Amino acid sequence: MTAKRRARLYEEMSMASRRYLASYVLFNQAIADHLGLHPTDVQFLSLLSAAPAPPTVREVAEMTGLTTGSATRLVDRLERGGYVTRTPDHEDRRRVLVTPVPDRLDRVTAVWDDLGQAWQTLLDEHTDEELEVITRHMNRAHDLSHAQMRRLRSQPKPD
Amino acid sequence: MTAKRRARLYEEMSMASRRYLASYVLFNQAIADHLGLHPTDVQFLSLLSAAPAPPTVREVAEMTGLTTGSATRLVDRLERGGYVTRTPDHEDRRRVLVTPVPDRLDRVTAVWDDLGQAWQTLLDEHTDEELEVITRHMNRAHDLSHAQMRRLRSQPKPD
DNA sequence: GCGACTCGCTGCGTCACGCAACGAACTGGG
DNA sequence: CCCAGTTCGTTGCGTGACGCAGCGAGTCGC
Repeated sequence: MTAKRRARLYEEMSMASRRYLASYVLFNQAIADHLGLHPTDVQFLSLLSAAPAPPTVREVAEMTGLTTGSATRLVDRLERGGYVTRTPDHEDRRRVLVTPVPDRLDRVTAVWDDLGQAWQTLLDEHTDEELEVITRHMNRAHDLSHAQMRRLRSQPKPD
Repeated sequence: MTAKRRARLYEEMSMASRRYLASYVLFNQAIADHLGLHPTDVQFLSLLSAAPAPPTVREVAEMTGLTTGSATRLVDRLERGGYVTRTPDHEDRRRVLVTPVPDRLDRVTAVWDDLGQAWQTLLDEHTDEELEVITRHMNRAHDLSHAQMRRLRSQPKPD
């Protein structure tokens, strides 16, 4: 009986996560439309605002799953829009660091935070322990999906 | 002090969810590459496999955030690939129902489930209560983001 | 100082997408 | 019964994000 309950929990969670992830994709698109950007751009800006240091163009490519060529184009768009600037790396003059422009970036996170305020009330409903549970789960899922991606890439394609 | 701890939990969760969502986007791309499909296609197939009934083309558009024109093209691709079939709706002969092809769809969910096995071990580490907490959070976040999207669309663009 | 490598950039072709207009099918009022 | 008005999915068209391959510039090792 407890196994049956367990199975139901798995099923519910599977459905919940699909809807959750789908709503994120749609939400990301909505923000992009709102700011006149592309979903990829918003996705990257979200990551950039959380990055510990300005990434190189190559790292931008890895973060977004694009090729370096497309990453160059991505940075072109964002630079033209004033969201980032290109800074030469003095350590290695081949490299170009992508530096966020705080003012401009705030306009993006403002949309995020406008939602964030409603988010806050959602988070307030959780206890500390619950937050830790959710955070831990997301971190593990993140690690796992990276491991799986490496596996997937090393496998032959079914076509 | 407890407020400080609370703030740290928020911050950690914010970071975790960004990474989590980013890894989902990358993972979705990896699956798409692996199957020779597009991220949008995989995204939609995931939703289709969880849908209670075959959606119309219009509903496909709403699920994915595309226009009806692009949804037609999406269905074209998937039909050509043998993932879905078009079924006329006898209630309203203008409508076209998009019906999944179970065999073909299994090949997609197989990749999901191959990951799912590793996922299973991740889920096994959680207690029933923890699973409920996570599921509830995802459901609320889903509802919230839909509400926010409606608000965002009704707002004027900052340009 | 010379080859091998890595960095980011750039033509080029492909194709997903939004837009707008279209025919077909449904709906309602006269 | 019929004739606007609406809604359905489809389709031509233009735009632009993307992958690919090749490039000069900079770095590293023998």
